[in-house]
Amino acid sequence: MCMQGHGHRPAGGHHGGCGCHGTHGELGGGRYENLVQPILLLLLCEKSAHGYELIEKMSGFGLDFSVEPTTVYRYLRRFEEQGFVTSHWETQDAGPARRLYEITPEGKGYFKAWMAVLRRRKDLLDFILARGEDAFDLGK
Amino acid sequence: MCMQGHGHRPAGGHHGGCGCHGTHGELGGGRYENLVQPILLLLLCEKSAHGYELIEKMSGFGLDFSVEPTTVYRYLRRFEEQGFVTSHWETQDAGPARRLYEITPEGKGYFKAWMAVLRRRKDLLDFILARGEDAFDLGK
DNA sequence: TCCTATATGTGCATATTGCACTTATTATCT
DNA sequence: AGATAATAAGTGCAATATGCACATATAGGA
Repeated sequence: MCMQGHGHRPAGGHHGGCGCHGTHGELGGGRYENLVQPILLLLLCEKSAHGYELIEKMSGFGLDFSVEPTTVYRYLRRFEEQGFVTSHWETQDAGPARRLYEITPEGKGYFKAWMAVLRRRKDLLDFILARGEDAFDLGK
Repeated sequence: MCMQGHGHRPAGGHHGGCGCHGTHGELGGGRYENLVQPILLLLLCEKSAHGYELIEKMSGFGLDFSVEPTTVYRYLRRFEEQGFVTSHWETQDAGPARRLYEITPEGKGYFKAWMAVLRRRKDLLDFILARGEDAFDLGK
């Protein structure tokens, strides 16, 4: 199940979070719960792109958190290290040089694995929400 | 929207994650994406309990990740600092003393706010999953 | 006595992320 | 010409979160 060959924990799956205390605000604020990763992979599955373009697409994605450019560029470089994308510099006629990222077959496989995780995550959310609504219907 | 009065970022919402590299494995492994928090609040809305009991209940929750006791105890103490729960020691006839946690009205409000976040998060997951399935149906 | 289950914690290393700042090219406005 | 903004990609650091090893304490059973 681990795509990188360095697993140690029994079952891995979800992750986390903030806790809304300390220096950043909002409920569950400040962290992406790793959704930036699958979103980037999805966009790259749909079409090769450079970082700035991906940031713009994500901004219009209906996310209720802002996407830090830093985070996007960092994930892209990491994906390349891991073999999930390849990149090469594009010297355009206009504007600064940019790095075009293309997804690899491994990257597509990685995204598929991510989808399985997201499906489980969604089921868990459904379960918590249903049970939470029950708790408020009955008691109080 | 921020329940604690120390907000700073414009919109907060989701959070994150692992990246599956470094010392822990599995896809999206090792992080709870903060779901431990709403689950604990849910369980405490349903019934007052002590930490060990909550850990056991979470283990049978259908989670595909293991819950670190440390994390649970830490969140409970934090919740108390934030006024979302109250606690008092229970000296039982048998076994070591334990701390019984009870949710406060503020805690219930906090859980309701969490539910709203989880609903948005779920919608986002639906959107990503649908688009991801499209990407694989059409291309390849 | 030693082991196990119950019950709650501390401390540290590592991972993630927000944020401020840097570098560079080109287009537009005054 | 000079200033400013948009495009494009980063670096570095501090704050935060979490896994993991370990510590502590009570009580029951082999």
